[in-house]
Amino acid sequence: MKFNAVTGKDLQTLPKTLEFAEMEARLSAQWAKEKLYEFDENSPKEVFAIDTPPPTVSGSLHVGHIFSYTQTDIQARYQRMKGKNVFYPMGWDDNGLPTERRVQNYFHIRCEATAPYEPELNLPPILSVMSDKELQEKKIPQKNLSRKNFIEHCHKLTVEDEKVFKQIMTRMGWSVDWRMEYATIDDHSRKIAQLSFLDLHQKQELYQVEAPTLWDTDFQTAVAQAELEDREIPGAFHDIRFEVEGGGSFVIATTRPELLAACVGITAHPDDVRYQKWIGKYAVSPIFGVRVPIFASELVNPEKGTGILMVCTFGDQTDVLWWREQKLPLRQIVGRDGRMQAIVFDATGSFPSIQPDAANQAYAALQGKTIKQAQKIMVEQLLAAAVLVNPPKPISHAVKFYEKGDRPVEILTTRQWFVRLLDKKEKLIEYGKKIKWHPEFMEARYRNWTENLGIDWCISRQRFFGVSIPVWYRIDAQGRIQHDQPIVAGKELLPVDPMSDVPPGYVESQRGKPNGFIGESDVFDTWFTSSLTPQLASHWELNPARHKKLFPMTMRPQAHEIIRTWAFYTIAKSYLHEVSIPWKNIAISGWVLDPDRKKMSKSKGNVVTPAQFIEEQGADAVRYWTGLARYGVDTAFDPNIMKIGRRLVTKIFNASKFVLQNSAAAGEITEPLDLAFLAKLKHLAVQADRHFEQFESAQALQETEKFFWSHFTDSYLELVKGRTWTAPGAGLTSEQEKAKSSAVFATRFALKEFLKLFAPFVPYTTDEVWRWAFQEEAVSVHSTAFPTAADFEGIPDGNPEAFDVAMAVQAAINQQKTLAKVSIARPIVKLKIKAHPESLKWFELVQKDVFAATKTEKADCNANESLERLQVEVSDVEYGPDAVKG
RNA sequence: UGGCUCGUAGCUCAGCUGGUUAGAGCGCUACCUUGACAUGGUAGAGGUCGCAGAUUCGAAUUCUGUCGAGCCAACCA
Repeated sequence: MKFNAVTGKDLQTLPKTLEFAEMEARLSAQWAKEKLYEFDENSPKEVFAIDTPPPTVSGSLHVGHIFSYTQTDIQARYQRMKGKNVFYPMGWDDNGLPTERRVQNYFHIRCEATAPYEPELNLPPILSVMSDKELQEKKIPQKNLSRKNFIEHCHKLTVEDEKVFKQIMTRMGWSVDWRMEYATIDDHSRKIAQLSFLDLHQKQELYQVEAPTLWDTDFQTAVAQAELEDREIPGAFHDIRFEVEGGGSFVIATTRPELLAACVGITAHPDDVRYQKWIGKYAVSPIFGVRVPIFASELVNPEKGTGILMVCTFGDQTDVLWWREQKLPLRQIVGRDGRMQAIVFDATGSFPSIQPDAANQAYAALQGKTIKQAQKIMVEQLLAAAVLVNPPKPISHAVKFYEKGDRPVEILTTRQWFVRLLDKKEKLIEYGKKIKWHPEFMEARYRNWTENLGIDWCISRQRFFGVSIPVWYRIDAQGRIQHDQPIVAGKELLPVDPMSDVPPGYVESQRGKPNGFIGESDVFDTWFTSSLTPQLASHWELNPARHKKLFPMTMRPQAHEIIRTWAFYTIAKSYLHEVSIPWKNIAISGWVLDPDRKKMSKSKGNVVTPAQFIEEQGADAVRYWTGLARYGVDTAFDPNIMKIGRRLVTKIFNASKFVLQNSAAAGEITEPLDLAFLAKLKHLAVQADRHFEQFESAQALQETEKFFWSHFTDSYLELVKGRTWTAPGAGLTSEQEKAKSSAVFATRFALKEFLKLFAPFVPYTTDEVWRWAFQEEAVSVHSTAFPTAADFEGIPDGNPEAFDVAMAVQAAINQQKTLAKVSIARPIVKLKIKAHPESLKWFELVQKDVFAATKTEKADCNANESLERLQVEVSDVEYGPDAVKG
């Protein structure tokens, strides 16, 4: 391979130090201008489509985002360099509870369905009006906003938040195609989500039912199984005596005495001899005097409590099971707001009592109270009635909470929409197996969750800022809502808001009237929309050609704690809609742990904001830290690693300056040492490429960095200095000129390869250097091809062993100098070298460079069979005088 | 209680399908301004690979058990 003559850069024209803040701002603007990262819809190139996670827009990006998104960006940049047509969109997950909560606090407002709409209402952030302290002292209540006003303010804040997010993302150098931006609440997403609903409705995979559902009393909405988490909280067993009809009594143990009025049955294990005699009879609840059946159930643990327990509607999920199996009556006493609702005991109604007056009197004390207050009052009543046989026994037990809630979830009977999933568990597991999981073991988590799924997917939420369920209900002449015959919006109407839009054939004035209609006020579970991210980005039914090009997507990057939600629901949706997997690969990133290896979370207060570290170390340094983490492995947050990244880019910067300052006449790479080094570099390039292909980019970085540092800067560049550096005025022989050209072209060639190898990880520094010298070849390092063996075609094969031996001898001589505590620059008059004969043979090829670099004038080389291949012994060193300074 | 990960130098981690004396970086120690870089360079100390068995000529690597940490789920009357 012939190289043209190059003129060395004047070091004075290159920056003395790396000013990363300026560089990063300049280059990211440049990239946008050059449209380096745009997806080409018409290109025949192979598509690499990324199903980017839309971050929840709720304040600030945290270091976990920086971590996992950068891993994705590294992949995207690599694939682009491999010539793929990379589709890398960004979405904003801005609907749902977290946003509502943030909006409530930010403006100090709450949504009140009955509040009148105020046109042009534009509230300022509450903290710009009064301080936190003032707000608390004056106890100013939140302003009630109509649904419409509330949603307007949600939009207003999310738009602002998204700007801030985008700024950090750009600074981090994420090569997102910003033309592909969407928000889960925008018209496009609402349309797709509602189309999804229509499709599922048409396929009869949807149903609505009035049934016990998980309910959060704070947010007053239904929640899904996937959104629950266990929390260990204190509770107490209360032993309460029940009389048996026809004589006798027993004592049940319950942690929820406040539900006594909701008692619908008693159960014990069929083999439990203590209680067998009561099975089939009726018990009478104390205080309220309600007759309830006593039945046997295998599910009862005789060891627990007293071995016999009361079934209420509903204390927990097992109660639901017994209620169904035994066809027990429904006696719901907890209201949607988490307070004891009004009920009436009488002889024959749904709360039949043998002593209605006493029951009503007792219940009057509970009505309107919260669950906690009611429990206290109930215990007092039980004590007074002498049916609480023991003092409450404190225990600590796990209770289900909505993950974002502050009080345990209740089970209430409400009308909700569900997607049928339980009948598809087998298929969903099968389709999960068709996806390649990185790392593989994460598939087990998906399978585990799917196997254990207990209830269908409840998709309706009683919230405001979300995608509307596109249905209306007829109201009959008597004013009754006909839930069983919903009017589903037609495709052409989407997106619709049934709360303001009118169904076909009706007019607005009929809303809420007999013979009229009413709009569904519920919105979708946010996962209903999020599970469509591939379809949102591909435009699915709206643009089938585009969808076909992009779907199934190539990869989904995501965190492991949302395998059961986001990954699961996305797989479910793709299966339901198109009997397809949504993506070919799913890459699970680990968590960022704090330095004490605890998970970072807002509640623990150990969250680190990334902005500070980007400012201090630069985006490339932060990217380096994330680049070292493998998929699925948790990583401790460690600013020290960023410092090492910082050191690496500084080294790249300085080594580049060194290489680029050298000039040479046209020529070829001929010297054995140069060829030997390039042979090793070729091997590295092939390895790095292989690691990338296997989703092991961390490995690629690690090997590249190691090689760059030990072989390139510490060894090779030192070894060729003698040839690249020319004393001013020194006339070179043609032989020397050739040797010089060889070194200059080899180092330049190697530098280019290194820039490309590092480009996905540290895009700024590598591109900065690229633009100093190599723009004739490509406008940016990011528009070049990733190194492969093909790059080395035309360069004669070198002997990698020769390079290894050169390094070994260099190290052995250095060691002597270190032991003698002399400067590395100290000349050596003569020394003795002993090495394996084979090694000596290789050494002959490169000894000139090694002796030049170590300033060795004369060496006596001896073969020694007993030494290992790379074992080199240096002895009898005679030093010359110190180099003359100046 | 079940499933899945992890346990290697003071710290953060590599060690892929078992094979010479177990690696890197940080930190530590000593030395060196060498013309790209002191945000540098050269060298050094530091590990019975959680523990106990088994398989094997050979185990950090495979298997079994065990201890510890974390996650996911079950239980949660």
